Amino acid sequence: MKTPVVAHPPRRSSPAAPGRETPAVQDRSTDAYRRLRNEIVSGGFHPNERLVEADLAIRLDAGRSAIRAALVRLDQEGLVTREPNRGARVRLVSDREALEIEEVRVILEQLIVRHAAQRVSATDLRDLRRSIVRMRERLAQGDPMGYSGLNAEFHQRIWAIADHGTAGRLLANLKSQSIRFQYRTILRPGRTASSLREHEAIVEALAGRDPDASEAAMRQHLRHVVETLKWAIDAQRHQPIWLPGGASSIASDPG
Amino acid sequence: MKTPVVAHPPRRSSPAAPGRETPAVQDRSTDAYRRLRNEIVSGGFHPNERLVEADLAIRLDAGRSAIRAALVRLDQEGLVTREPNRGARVRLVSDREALEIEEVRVILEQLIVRHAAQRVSATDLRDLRRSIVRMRERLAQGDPMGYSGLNAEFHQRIWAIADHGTAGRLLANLKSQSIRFQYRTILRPGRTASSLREHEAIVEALAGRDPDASEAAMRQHLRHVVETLKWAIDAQRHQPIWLPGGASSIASDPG
DNA sequence: GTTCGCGGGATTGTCGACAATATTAGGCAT
DNA sequence: ATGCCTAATATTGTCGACAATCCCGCGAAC
Repeated sequence: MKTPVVAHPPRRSSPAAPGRETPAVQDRSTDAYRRLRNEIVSGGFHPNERLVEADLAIRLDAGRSAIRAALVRLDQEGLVTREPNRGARVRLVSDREALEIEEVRVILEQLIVRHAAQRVSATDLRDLRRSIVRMRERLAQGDPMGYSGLNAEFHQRIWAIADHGTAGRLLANLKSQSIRFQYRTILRPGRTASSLREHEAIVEALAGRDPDASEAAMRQHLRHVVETLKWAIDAQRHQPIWLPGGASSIASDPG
Repeated sequence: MKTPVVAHPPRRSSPAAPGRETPAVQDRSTDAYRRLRNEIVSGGFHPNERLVEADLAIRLDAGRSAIRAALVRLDQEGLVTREPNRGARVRLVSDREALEIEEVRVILEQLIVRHAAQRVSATDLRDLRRSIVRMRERLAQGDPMGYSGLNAEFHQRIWAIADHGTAGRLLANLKSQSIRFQYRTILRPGRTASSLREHEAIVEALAGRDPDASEAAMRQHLRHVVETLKWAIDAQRHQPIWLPGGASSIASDPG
């Protein structure tokens, strides 16, 4: 085999995506990954629940190969743990780790919003303001779950504006790991209202295209988020566990 | 199948590793992963070089399954790209992306050194100072490559002190992606000497157990690193490419 | 000369079977 | 009842074979 010194780039280069990330494969195999990931992130499994390849293959109607690949990916992604010859489990992130994740998230979001402030367009601002309006509606309706979804969308919109692939990818990843905790923070009384105000402040800072102000507004916001997270963790420590998918107790492994 | 509400933790829980990360499998399968990863990170392949599963299986003396799993992992890790039905290539990180990565690295290192300042022990400080001494030796010997290795070790030591698993993992990952660029930054004349001084400042700040001072020292250091990286990128744009593993030219794909 | 279509070869994706390993259950001695 | 050894079961890890897909070159039509 001749060894070329510099290999050619892929032939079918992407049509018009210069600095873009891997939109990943659209294989039938990888939608098994996507669905499994979704089920895990959205709480379809319990923490530490075993993920048996054969079962998943049936449940997701995919081959074991596909499941295996998905598990390897999810392991690398931090959503499951795999031990040799002992299979995979959905990874339980500890309280401490949740705080670590949030800590990293804080600084990444600051970095990102700073970039966003330098690139935000009029259209972007319009979209952000629309997001705010919809959030206000949810708040008025007393729909904290709906608000939470819009909240995530709001932040993702800022990531998109910032166009910082590296930070964006890391943030998305971290968020999916700690999502179980995010659920709990919703429950704090009055949090939604102040969150909305903080979001408004961020948008205004972005509108001024002021990186420092934007970062400050974001920091302010995230400081409260961290605070709320700590509150949620403490509350959970003193109260019966509540899980989105059912009642709570300790049960043995199936089988 | 009965559905337990909360699954049991793994039986053979780790002996004494509370908040620790996955030391990962020690399978024979996963050392294929490790070796492939090593070869990529240490420049055994050219950017964009095709990674044919069958070839790798022979080269690493492993089954195609193992290679496949390794490629999936490395894809998720950002070291290779995989396109459906078109195989894997070692991922080429663009100049822009290298800067993005460094940008994220800066803030993560700041976060970490801040933690380290609050936890550093006398033993840690002794080890750090020994690192400095050895770096000084390499500098005196005019051995920038050796210095670079110790440099990496120095930073990793700080990660260990900080004991921030999340940030540490992200940093390790980012570093492996941008390692090709790190090589070039070594070449800047006089950089090694100032780098050493900056490292000394970091150690002193850590010795004072002062988070703010430590972060400031680290920021100072990394500002220069980013500067050097930009210099290296510019230099590379105007000079013939130099690759650690061989001469430079453009050649076609093999076959 | 250029474009289009069509094999041929190379490579990946997937399935099934089997080996390797861990986990559980049962029996036996104490 | 407890603890230990062994058999049985469940599950993962690996291999080989084959189908699916892509890439490339060749030749025909225009």
